[in-house]
Amino acid sequence: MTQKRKTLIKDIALEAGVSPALVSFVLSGKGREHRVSEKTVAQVVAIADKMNYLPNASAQSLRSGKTKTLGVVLSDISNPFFANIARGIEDVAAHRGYTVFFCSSDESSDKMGALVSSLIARNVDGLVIVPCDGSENIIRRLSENNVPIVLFDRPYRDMEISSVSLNNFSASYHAVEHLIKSGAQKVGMVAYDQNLVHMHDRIRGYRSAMEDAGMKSLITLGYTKMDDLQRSADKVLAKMLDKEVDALFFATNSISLACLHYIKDKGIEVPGQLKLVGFDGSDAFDLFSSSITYVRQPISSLSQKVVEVVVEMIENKNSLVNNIQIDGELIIRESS
Amino acid sequence: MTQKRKTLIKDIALEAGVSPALVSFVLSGKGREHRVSEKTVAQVVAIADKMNYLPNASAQSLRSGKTKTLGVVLSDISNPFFANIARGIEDVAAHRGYTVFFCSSDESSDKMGALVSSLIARNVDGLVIVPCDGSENIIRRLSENNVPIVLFDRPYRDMEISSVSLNNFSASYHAVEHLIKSGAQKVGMVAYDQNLVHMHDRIRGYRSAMEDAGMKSLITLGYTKMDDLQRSADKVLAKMLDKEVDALFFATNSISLACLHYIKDKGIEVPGQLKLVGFDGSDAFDLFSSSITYVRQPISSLSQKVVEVVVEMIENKNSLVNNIQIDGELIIRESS
DNA sequence: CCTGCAAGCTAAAACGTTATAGTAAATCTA
DNA sequence: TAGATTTACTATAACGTTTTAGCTTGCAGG
Repeated sequence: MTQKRKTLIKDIALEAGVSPALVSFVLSGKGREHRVSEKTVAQVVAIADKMNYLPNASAQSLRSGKTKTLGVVLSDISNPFFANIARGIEDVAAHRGYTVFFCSSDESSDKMGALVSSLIARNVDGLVIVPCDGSENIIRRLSENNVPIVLFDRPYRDMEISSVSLNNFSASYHAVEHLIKSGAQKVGMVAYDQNLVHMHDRIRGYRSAMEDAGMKSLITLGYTKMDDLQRSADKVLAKMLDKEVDALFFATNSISLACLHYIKDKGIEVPGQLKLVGFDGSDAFDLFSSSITYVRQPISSLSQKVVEVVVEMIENKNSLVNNIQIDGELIIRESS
Repeated sequence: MTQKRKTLIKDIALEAGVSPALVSFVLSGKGREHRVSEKTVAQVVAIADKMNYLPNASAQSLRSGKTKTLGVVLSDISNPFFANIARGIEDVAAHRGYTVFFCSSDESSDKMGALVSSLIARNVDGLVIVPCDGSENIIRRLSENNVPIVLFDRPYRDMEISSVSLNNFSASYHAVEHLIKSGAQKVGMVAYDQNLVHMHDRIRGYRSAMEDAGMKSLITLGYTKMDDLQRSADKVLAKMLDKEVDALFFATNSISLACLHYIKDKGIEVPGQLKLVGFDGSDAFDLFSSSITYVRQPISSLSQKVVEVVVEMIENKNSLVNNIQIDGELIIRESS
């Protein structure tokens, strides 16, 4: 079995008795525009089909400057939330004719810098980025160089850059409000100590709901670093429980899981002793002894939007800054 | 702010007062090979650095025929197992200098065909594919065209194609053996009705363990289609329980979750009334009322291996067929 | 019977690299 | 000191497209 050579445009041209240029016109759908006759169009298409022509993307993009490719930098694609988002982005992008490179920054701006360079070298047409602590400069530079870019999950307030994210303030507000309405007297929150807008907003939402409820004061606020999550969960929670909170609001999925482990271990009764609300859905939330109430992020609208915005920037050179916030949905279940 | 033009090789050449070819030699690390003097190498590298040179990947791959890119077709990247594998592959590939396109076939061979075409058109250097029902021809054709390709998770027995997968037979055997040793009298299994080797092997492992234990017979075997999982779980499980099984072995993560929902709803006591063993870890397994015993697939060895094998094929034109099986690990916990 | 214009095509340069073949000067060999 | 070899580099053709400009015809209008 000899290696079959790939079909090139000039092979088709030869077979059809026309010039390569003509074939290129036809196959890129510009037959009309270049007034190629109906007959020739049909013939060329038929031959291309018969010969299993697949255009060489490297050549196309070298010449045209477009790759029909997106770069998406998430914090970690193995995180269920981002895995679902990735899936959504993949589908919407494919529908628009784009293929996507996914990569994970691990919340490190150094790593993000390297990833972005590699994506740029690969000539991606646009970028979707989940910013992390310290990534401001990378993102500013990209934006200044007119690379189409959309921030996801975490907007930057003080930069003129498009973004798609949850309305974190309101989601958080409603979650806490719900806890209070269900009778909680002392609501605590567990959050990350991150300098990122989305986290600030979730915390603001909590604070605001507490104030509005006329609750004596902000009860307590447990911060913890990404790293030693599991270990610190113990301490943070122990402190909370000492203060006799009767409800907890978790700022993220990973925090929720860490804390649920502790709660399960200690045999704390939910919602009897402690009411709970988490962020993002998860199978674990469903199967916990009392299913967990949570803020659902609408995965498909989020991914739909983020692709739409970046593709718009790419294809229509639309540089209007577009900050889209999408509302979360509180899924109320047994834990609250 | 004017748009800064990207630095090209010829810009560097001009600045350094040498030819573009020389610059290319140096920057692709072939300075030695082409006996460029130390001094010149240093100078060129310095200038490239100063000018923030990033090679244009399209041009490179058009000329060289290599893209330093892998295509990975999973069944669904939002599935936690595959999300974790994706993460592993991403890291190992990056370490080897490759960037990867991830996509999801949804277990549809039509979709897989389209994805593969798009990846081939993008000139990926190699492919990692999770086969699905009906994908034999696609894969055979690729292999015949000498595209470096490695099957993941599910080998094809009757094709001469490299693969990396769990040793499903033995993992399954040990899981069931464990249930029996823990005192189970009637062990059932819930599996998918799929014509794929990995599923067959898991079932074979179950059968074999039952036989070897001298259990009267194969107790029962519930099949279910991927689609109506949640609905059919009810029926399958009801039937199982009618037959008074006192232990269940779940063939996959998704099956486990569907069944756990039912078990939780019905208030069946685990492991009192029913012992359980699942496949793949998951947060949900940890947080279920009794933590679930499961077969752990060693994510990092699996992803390490699969990238190694495909890169080996790419870089050393090594066409030896390499069927790697990696042992699972039974993580014993409360449910059994 | 020339002029202008539309229709339908082609020629050829360009995109930014890499790789092959080669050249000129310096050094070695004998 | 003539030839051989080595050192350090250069010229140029490719890679497979897209795109710009232009080239033939045929035909209508005057």
